[in-house]
Amino acid sequence: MFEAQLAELKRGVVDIVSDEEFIAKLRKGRPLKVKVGFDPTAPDIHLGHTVVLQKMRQFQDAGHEVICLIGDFTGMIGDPSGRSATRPPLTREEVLENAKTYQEQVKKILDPDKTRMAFNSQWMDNMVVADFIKLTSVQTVARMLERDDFKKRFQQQHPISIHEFLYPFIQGYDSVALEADIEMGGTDQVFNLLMGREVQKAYGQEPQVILTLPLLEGTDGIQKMSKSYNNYIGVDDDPSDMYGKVMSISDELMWKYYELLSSLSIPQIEEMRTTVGEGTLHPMNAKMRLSYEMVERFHGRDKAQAAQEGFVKVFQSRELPEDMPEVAIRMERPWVCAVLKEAGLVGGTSEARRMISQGAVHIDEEKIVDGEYVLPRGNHIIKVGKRRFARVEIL
RNA sequence: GGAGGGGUUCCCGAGUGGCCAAAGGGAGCAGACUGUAAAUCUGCCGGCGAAGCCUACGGAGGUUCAAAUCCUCCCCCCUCCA
Repeated sequence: MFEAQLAELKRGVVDIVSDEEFIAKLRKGRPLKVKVGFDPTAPDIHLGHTVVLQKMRQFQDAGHEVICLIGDFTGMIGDPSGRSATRPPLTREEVLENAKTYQEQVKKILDPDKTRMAFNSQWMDNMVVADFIKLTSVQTVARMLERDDFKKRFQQQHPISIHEFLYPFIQGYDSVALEADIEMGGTDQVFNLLMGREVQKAYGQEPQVILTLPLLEGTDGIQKMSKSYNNYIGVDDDPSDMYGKVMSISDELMWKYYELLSSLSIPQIEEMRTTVGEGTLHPMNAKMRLSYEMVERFHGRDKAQAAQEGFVKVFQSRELPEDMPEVAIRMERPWVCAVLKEAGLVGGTSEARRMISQGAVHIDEEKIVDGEYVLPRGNHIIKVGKRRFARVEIL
């Protein structure tokens, strides 16, 4: 019984620090506090997050307490580092707003009744400088520079600001404040997670056990899924978007998605992989199954069905989609480029001209080649590229 | 505090007076081929009803017919010394 539960909890986990401690904690027979930190700046949960969320769910189902720690304190300070896209500090209202969004989205995976949200501003707001300095004394500069990204940036002579050094201490202290038994995160978080152990030890607590989970690459197949790389598949993406995005990942990456996201067992996935390898199953069909499963998970069976049908229709039969945005435009002279811009199909008239010259614009199934074309009044179906459609009425 | 190097378009990175909306690569977009896969090929890749004009090479001034390029001051980053 215990063994089976342990195996389930360890499934898909990359690394545990340490195994013995993990087992010892589980044997305590009380609900353990499982902490996972979230960034309050981007309140959009994507499939990458769901890897850890699903693991959290397992802990919940095993009777443990999971805590979503929102790093609102650091979010309110903001990140003034270098020329990298300046992250403006969030106000308390924004943080709360974002947290609410999180809660809504997280519900799709976690048991809402058993999920606790915590905010680190609760203890960080009132920490006095002397205490903070004491906190930072648990670590040395040399140790800090061991962290991979710091090391790299240091070697490449890129700036590292002091506050970036400080954040890990706060994350570590959060574990003290919550008395975390376990903290989970992506493999890129190892350093911060270990810091939690150091800080807890320094504060006389039993160090948390660390579980790291694999990072999921985004739709580009290279960077980890993240809003800032714009390669993410959000759990709130609309069904056909979500379906399409999953379809656009590479065949190779599909297997990782299966392993990390699908509810299929590992042997089932391996079997499918074999049949694809043998040529009995078309990789596209394997991917469609995955896309369907994802949409079904977050939007339900009906939407998944519809998304799949829509996909087949638009991209395989090259037909027009069922529903497309409808726009009414009032214009003196309905010049194509202006219409495209107004309808939100292109960013500007320059882009519109470009699209036309590249043969990407179709109006009422007819390719437009003239950049000066003026549309007649009435209803039109405009298509730009493969996936941008709009039903436009010109008044 | 001193000495030196550097800040270029989404990113990396060339450019040291006009030929620069600025090489090359990456990303992205579009087209062909396909399975919205990969690979490949082609084109586009600041904005503007587009002739031309406007905005852009850290910021502000200046020299010049002409400045990303030269001068002055300022801001920021990095390295070494202290």
